[in-house]
Amino acid sequence: MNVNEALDLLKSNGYKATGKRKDILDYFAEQDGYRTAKDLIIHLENGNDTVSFDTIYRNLHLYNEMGILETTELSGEKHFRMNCGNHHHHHFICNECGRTKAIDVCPMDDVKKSLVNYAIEGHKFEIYGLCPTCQNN
Amino acid sequence: MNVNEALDLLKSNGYKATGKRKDILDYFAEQDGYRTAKDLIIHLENGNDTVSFDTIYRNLHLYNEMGILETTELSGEKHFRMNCGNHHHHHFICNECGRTKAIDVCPMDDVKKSLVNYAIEGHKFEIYGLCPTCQNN
DNA sequence: TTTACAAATCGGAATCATTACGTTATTATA
DNA sequence: TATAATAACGTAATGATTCCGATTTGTAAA
Repeated sequence: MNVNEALDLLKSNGYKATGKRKDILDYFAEQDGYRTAKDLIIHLENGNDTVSFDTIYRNLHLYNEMGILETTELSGEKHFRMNCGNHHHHHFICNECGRTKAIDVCPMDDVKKSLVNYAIEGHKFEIYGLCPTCQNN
Repeated sequence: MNVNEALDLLKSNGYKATGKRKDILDYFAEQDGYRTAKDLIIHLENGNDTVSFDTIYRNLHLYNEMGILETTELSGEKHFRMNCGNHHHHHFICNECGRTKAIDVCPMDDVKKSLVNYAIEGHKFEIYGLCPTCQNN
């Protein structure tokens, strides 16, 4: 997902393409890992932009619902990143820099066999650690 | 893990077996799913017990570090349950009642092959949905 | 291009889980 | 039972997130 695809998606769903929305998309497009609402706020403030919590959180949630951003919760704080593809996948997440590596292994086929009377609504599979770069710092 | 095992573990590590600690263990022993600090507080208050946040959180963390309680984070809130065994396993977690079912499938052996230069520090694999009981309510 | 209105943003207060802290009480041990 | 260390109390502080009334902005129609 890139910025233009995301903007098109917004418009085709009747949402307005505002300046703030573009700024937020630009930020996540140039990152390649999970970032928090606070990371985003700091970035925008450095660009001499004013930001309201309302605007930040409303749009992060909207983007997540629309599939523009993926989200995960790490130590009590929501983290967001650009959606990196339409195929089902999971992530290695670096504890230091938040950057990710896609993992194509998914154990759900195996698991479903042992949950026959359960209604499965979702699952989470994440691997945490240090990426090659952060191991040398 | 049952209450007596946990109390022995506490004592053998030099921790005191206080009334509050027993109350907290009793609570988790009679539950069979993930519960929050708030769930515990409400339970203790109903028993006409006074509770300090300090006591609750300090002991929840202690129990987690000692392996007496397992923990996971669901929608921004930490959840705890009695440790249900020494073997490595994962959980199906009911979105309605918090009860769990152990899952023995673990995909990490497969995954490690694609993360050769990464330092793996942990992983999380959880399945969410409705248990058989909660589907009928 | 202006107008009009719905949608979005602003600024700040409120909320909720969790942590921190000085004081008081309880536990284990001698 | 006296002692010292550990734990609990009560409450204030913190940090992320949500909420809200007032104001501004984007878009579609005139």
